[in-house]
Amino acid sequence: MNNKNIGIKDVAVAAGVSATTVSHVLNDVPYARISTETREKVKAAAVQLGYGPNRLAQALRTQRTGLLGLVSEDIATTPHAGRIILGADDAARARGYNLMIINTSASASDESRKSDVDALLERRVDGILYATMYHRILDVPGNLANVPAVLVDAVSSGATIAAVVPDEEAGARTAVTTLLAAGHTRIGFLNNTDDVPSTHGRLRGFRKALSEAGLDGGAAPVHTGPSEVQGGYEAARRMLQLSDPPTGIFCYNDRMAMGAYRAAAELGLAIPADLSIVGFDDQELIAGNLHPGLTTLALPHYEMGAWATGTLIDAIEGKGDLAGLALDPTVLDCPLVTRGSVAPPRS
Amino acid sequence: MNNKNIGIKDVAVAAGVSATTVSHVLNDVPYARISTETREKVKAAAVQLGYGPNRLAQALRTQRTGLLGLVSEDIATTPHAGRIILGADDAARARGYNLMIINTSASASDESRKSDVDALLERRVDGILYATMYHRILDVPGNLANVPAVLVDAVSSGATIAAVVPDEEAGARTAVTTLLAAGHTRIGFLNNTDDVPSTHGRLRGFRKALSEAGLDGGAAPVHTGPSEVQGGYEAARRMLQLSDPPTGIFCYNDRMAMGAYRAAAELGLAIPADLSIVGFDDQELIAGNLHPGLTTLALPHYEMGAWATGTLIDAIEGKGDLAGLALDPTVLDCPLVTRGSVAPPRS
DNA sequence: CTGAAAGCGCTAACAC
DNA sequence: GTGTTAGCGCTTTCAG
Repeated sequence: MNNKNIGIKDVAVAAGVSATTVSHVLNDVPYARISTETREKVKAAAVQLGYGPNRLAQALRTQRTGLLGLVSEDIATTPHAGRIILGADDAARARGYNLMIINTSASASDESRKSDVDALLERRVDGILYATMYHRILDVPGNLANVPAVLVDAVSSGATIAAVVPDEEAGARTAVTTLLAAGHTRIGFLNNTDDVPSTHGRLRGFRKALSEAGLDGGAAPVHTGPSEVQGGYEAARRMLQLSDPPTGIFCYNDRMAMGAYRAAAELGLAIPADLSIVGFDDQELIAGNLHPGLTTLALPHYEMGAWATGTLIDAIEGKGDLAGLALDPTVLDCPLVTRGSVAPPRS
Repeated sequence: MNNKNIGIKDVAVAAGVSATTVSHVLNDVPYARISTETREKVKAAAVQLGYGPNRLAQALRTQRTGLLGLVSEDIATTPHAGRIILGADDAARARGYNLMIINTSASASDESRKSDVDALLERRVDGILYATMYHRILDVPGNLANVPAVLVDAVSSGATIAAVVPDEEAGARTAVTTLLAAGHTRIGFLNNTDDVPSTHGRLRGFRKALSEAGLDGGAAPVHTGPSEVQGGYEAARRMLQLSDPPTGIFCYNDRMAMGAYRAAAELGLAIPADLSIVGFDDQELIAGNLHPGLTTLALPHYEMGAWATGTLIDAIEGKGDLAGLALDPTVLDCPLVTRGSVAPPRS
């Protein structure tokens, strides 16, 4: 039951041994030579009293808290943060660590970011995960250098901190390949207007995949708009009214794809019979609920959280080196989630 | 900069005083009589060395960690968890506390819930927030009684723990009142089939609001289905093909409302000109992106997180009493979020 | 006005 | 095989 007032000493008294022995037994200290008899006595006393270790005292003594700090941007805005947290929590607990969470915002001042990290440092976390809500380049707070740290879904401006991000380019290639495989040859891209890595990476992947298939990647139609439903709607309308419109459209994200659905409906185009669409992000609420379901690429948030945590713990435990990883970020795959928005083009 | 190796002792040496004095100065101990001179010297030395307190040591000594445990169900599934976390984090930090997060699942075993709480107890959190992902009745782990605790979006089966939940009934009344105010008199309800408090509460509110307006609440059409897009779609189709179909529909949640949108479109009904719709939940991704935007009731997740945290801290600091609150749960308002799905009925 | 000493609960050398 | 001792970094009586 973990009665808060029971200490190692009480167990020692109850078992008729010293505190040291109790500590040795309960922690399975390898070099401790203690009789099986005594071991049993101690363990029995411990459960009988409902003993639970005081991790504070342990931490103070061992200089290890078993705590990881997670500073996460805009936790409330998207479900993405949740997946990162879940991946991190699963990975952390599998190795006996717990998570301390601090929320920050993408627009937070340098001062405030620094004090977030300071709060974690005061608590003597063994390491810090720093997660952003969309793939971007981050000015990391200076004091982050004082502790093992890994960035999630972001890279540091100086490439000074180990980082893990989605493979934007490969994801876009998968999208195009999926459309090609269904038989499409006139393929367009509805891109975002923001100057962020995913905008550029996905465009690169789009063009390369087409070129490698023997099509003219440079000439394929790319229309842009804000990465929202309305932006997708407007860009899609323009693209679908081209003289020789594409039969397959790859959208920067699921929200833009949702706009494309509406544009298609207004123009009398059925999905997927008349028009195939591939999204990006796999926002369950959108992709799963559109009609037909949207085929899209999933962002590996869970995996990034888990990878970052595993790597961080390795570094903390001396089983790995973070410095080597700082140079270029680790990229993780964006798997295709097939629903119902891709079909062969009307011949 | 919070250099991890600087302690109170180092500051003491640098300032030429004792550790006690440093502690007194840095913590503004009220009864400490220390000259302004010395105070300045100490403070200067502290910032100069980049001193940061070791919260572990403080906690061990004072028996207060300033840590709140938050066990949250299915963090990754919806953005709701994020809003609870954000509300809790804001409220916690405003009062100098931090959050330790543990993820669990709605289907977790009793054993596993208990060990989640135990992990938090071992870390000597000052209190625990236990949050579920939808309003429900919860069998709380027994060891939760060992520490101040508040439930968020759930009530305990024995009404033994303080709790905060949304006011389902009032929310439903607001939905109906909104439709009434727009001039509707034939109003239907698309309800969920699950046996959970929100299903019953919203139905109660629906009927009462109609009756109070002089309409026959008992006779108003209520069709039910699974609380998903498809369930809403099917229930809406049935309802709209009644001989005297409603001109306004209140939906159990935004997902069902999304289904109702599709049913309306298929039947040639324009929203809001031919049919007004009100949802529930305010899932931004859906409600904000439907066309027209969905008028809906927001669940007060942020507010519940913040309220629970404030109340918990009050109890920890002896400024409030949790036992009194356990008897019946605190209910928080579901505010109306007006978008574009309600208009007067076609005369 | 300031400091010495004890101790929060635990672990790790080192003795026995 | 098991116990003694010291100390992690801090706060808090209690003396001076």
